Amino acid sequence: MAIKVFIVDDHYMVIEGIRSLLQNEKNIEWAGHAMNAGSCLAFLQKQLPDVILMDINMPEKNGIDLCKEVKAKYPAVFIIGLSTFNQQSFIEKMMENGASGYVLKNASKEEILEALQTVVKGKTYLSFDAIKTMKSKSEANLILTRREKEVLELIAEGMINSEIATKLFVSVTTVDTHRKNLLAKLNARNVAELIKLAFYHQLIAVNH
Amino acid sequence: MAIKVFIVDDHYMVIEGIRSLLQNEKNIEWAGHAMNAGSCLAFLQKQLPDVILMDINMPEKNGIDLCKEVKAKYPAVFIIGLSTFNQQSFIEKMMENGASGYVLKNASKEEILEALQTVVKGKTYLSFDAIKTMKSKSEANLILTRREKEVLELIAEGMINSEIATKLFVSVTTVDTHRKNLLAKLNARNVAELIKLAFYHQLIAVNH
DNA sequence: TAATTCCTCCCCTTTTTACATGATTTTTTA
DNA sequence: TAAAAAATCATGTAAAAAGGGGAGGAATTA
Repeated sequence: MAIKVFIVDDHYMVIEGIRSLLQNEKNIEWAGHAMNAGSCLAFLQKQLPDVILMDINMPEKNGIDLCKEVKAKYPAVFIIGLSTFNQQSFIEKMMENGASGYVLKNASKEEILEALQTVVKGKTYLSFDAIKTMKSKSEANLILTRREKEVLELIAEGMINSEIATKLFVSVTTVDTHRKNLLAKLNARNVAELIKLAFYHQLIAVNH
Repeated sequence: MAIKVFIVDDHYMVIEGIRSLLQNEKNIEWAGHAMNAGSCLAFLQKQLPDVILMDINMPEKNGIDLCKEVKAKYPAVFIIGLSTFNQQSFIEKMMENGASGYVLKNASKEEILEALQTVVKGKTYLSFDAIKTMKSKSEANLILTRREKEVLELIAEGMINSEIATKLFVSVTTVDTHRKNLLAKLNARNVAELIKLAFYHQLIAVNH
């Protein structure tokens, strides 16, 4: 039985590239593609593929949120995150939101095929580079807690403590504590350096 | 006479996508591909294509520098910048370094063909979105002065205004003024967002 | 030359952060 | 289950940044 593969990516070339790669594979069936979250959801109402290859960087709704939504509505569908960015935070979030795998866009045909075949069995597939990234980060003494990561991102968004407190439904002093811990953990003198180091350690990304 | 097209991109899927798109075009000849700057330069020593589609975001050497180098060695080759990022600074730098065009990765087959046919005539091709970006004022006023760049970098280093003032031999109020102008120019609410946006606009780099 | 931009400096007020210090409750892990 | 880690909240002070003005001289450009 062929694996029905659907792809969501806002880049036409990537869609075309994957289609071309999988074209002559006999155990792969091309289910179709979408170039944004909306048309992906519309497609799924009519037809369910086995696996969705999902770009995590898209305008409007990003792949991380879309992944969560799709998984909530259609738990049987396996999702593989697709990205240019080999960043721990992205990989983690994608997996947290129910993805079964993560593949970089510079992956070879073999890697993609292996990923597809692995996830339909209910297993997890992380591309070699993704695993390396995950390990290198956990080895480094820079393990931020869930809350710290949340606060860090909101700080980078330009939010002040009171706004973050409101957003997270906690006290301002709590946010202040997280902020202090962030400064200490990253060994930063102030927010400016904190954000710079966060980029350096790939804790936040340039997705605007 | 068919146009010989070569592509440099570190993403296998993009290479495959473009090849697939151009496969059956009779006036297009596939010259080959490279996945990094080094093998691109190696290829060019043996064979010269008419047009190079060049990704601007690559590890090691980026497309902007590679463009300059290739154009210096082989002025006859036309280069089209290829990118996910629709950013004024990128487009500008690419054109300054001798590129003949700029196409976004979500471009259609028709757009790519038009770009190829335009540049071999010696003309310039910018994709619709790229033109729009160049014209938009929001990014246009992102030209920082010499002093502003200096101050921005020192802020990112974690230095406070008084330290920056000492380092630059100016008054603290002067540094403060530059800081205010930076916030205004980048439309940031505070330093945190300023640094994030500085990364986004490639005004500072991750060199620790 | 006139206009514009850049760099420099100053005033003031309010807001926000940074730092110290301590503590309770919940959750995770060994 | 006991220990460790994480998340929560607090009080207080000092430092720094943000935001609002204005203004003069130098350099560059039209």
